[in-house]
Amino acid sequence: MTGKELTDAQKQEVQRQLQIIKRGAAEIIPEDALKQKITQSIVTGKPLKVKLGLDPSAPDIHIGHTVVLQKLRQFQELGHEVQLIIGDFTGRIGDPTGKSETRKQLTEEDVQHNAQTYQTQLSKILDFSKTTFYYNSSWLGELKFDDVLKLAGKVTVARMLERDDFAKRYAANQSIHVHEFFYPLMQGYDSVSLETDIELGGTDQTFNILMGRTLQSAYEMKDGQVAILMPLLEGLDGTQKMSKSLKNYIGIDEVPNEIFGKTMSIPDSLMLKYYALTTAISGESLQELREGLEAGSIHPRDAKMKLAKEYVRMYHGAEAAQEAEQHFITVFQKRALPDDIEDIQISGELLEAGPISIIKLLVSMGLQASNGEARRSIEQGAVKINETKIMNIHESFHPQDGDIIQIGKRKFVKIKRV
RNA sequence: GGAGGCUUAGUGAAGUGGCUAAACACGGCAGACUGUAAAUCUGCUCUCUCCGAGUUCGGUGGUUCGAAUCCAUCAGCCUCCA
Repeated sequence: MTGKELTDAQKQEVQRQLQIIKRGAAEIIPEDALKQKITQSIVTGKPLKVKLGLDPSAPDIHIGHTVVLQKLRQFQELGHEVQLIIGDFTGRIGDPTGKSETRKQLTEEDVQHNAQTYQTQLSKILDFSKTTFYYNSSWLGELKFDDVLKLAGKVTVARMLERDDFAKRYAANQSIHVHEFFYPLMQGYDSVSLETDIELGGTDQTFNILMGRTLQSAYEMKDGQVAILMPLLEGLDGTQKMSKSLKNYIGIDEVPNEIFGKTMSIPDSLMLKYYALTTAISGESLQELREGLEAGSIHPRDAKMKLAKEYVRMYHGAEAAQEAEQHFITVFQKRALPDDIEDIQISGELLEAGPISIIKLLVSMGLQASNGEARRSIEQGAVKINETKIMNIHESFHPQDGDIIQIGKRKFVKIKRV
């Protein structure tokens, strides 16, 4: 540390930054090191380097990802800099989960394309004047086997097996491939290469991020990076972590009505967590909301609609937010047909061919996966054509341009001649 | 290098020669009730069909009137010994 005394203003600034950074974080390891780094940064005027790794194979950002992104944004607002790593090299392994084996190496074009997608989506949240993108292949790809041995020599197998996921798989007699051990090493080496001060991630990243800290000191950098771990956000099912593969996510690139609707279907119990971690709501407003909900002066549905609207506003703008809200009210509260039904292209031949079995029609339009599924939907009264419920599975129908087919509560389609 | 075990529908998991398209749970879809919340109740959930039929139980090849169930072989995974 510097020997100099801090001025009162500096002390205050340290406190202010600490407070903002700590908000919402599940864990900060170690906390006093964070304070030191902030202090140092204020004294020297040098921004901190805050790192986040991105998986190059799945470039669609969802609300779950935005938990860390919001935190990064806060760092930027405090004047710090963000290092975003496109893990094009680590992506060859994939973060070990036991599910995936060694992944296919993405082509150069894939990586470029995905990186581009990230940039577009991230620009909605981050300040790009304080953001730098890196590809970790640019240093990991340069290492010789010698270097790899040196890296692997820094860590013991016993330490590796402490990682929650490895420990569980080992105990459950599931396979662990040696190369999987390299994932945390590689991620940690990224921090060595970039001299990262702080790495952000979900709590499931604890091991990997601490590995960066270990490696930095092993490579004789003075003090290792600080881990800031954000809580994992449960998805629409309310229990499992939001993820694309579980299909319980709200993607920020989804159409406004989907974002709105999906948000409305999250369990009430998660609402405040969503507010706190994925919006820019102030501490005071959050407190008011919490109290209002507890006291019953705010209806949970209204609070959720506000959240849904806010998401659409953040990612598609105010006008879209207004429209999505209107759509929701029309379709689900008034149970009326929406006015912006998606068109489905139907060839002219089909329209002219005369009546067609409804089951065949639904399947041929891709609205149902199989005849059996289509039959089931009809039997259960889920299918409506032009607002008339179809009761008989044998019924035929002569589709016309502009006819509206509805399946269940939320699937609407309008026939469009091609 | 040696010995043994496991592999069943989206997932977990029963089933060890015919009564098994295959229990059960979860998930999924739909309906009722609602706030497209939760909870609850009901129905459906391999494919094609009016009955009924067809293709399934890691791959392949056998045995048998008949196999998810027995045998051989290949593959994947796991354990123990070295």
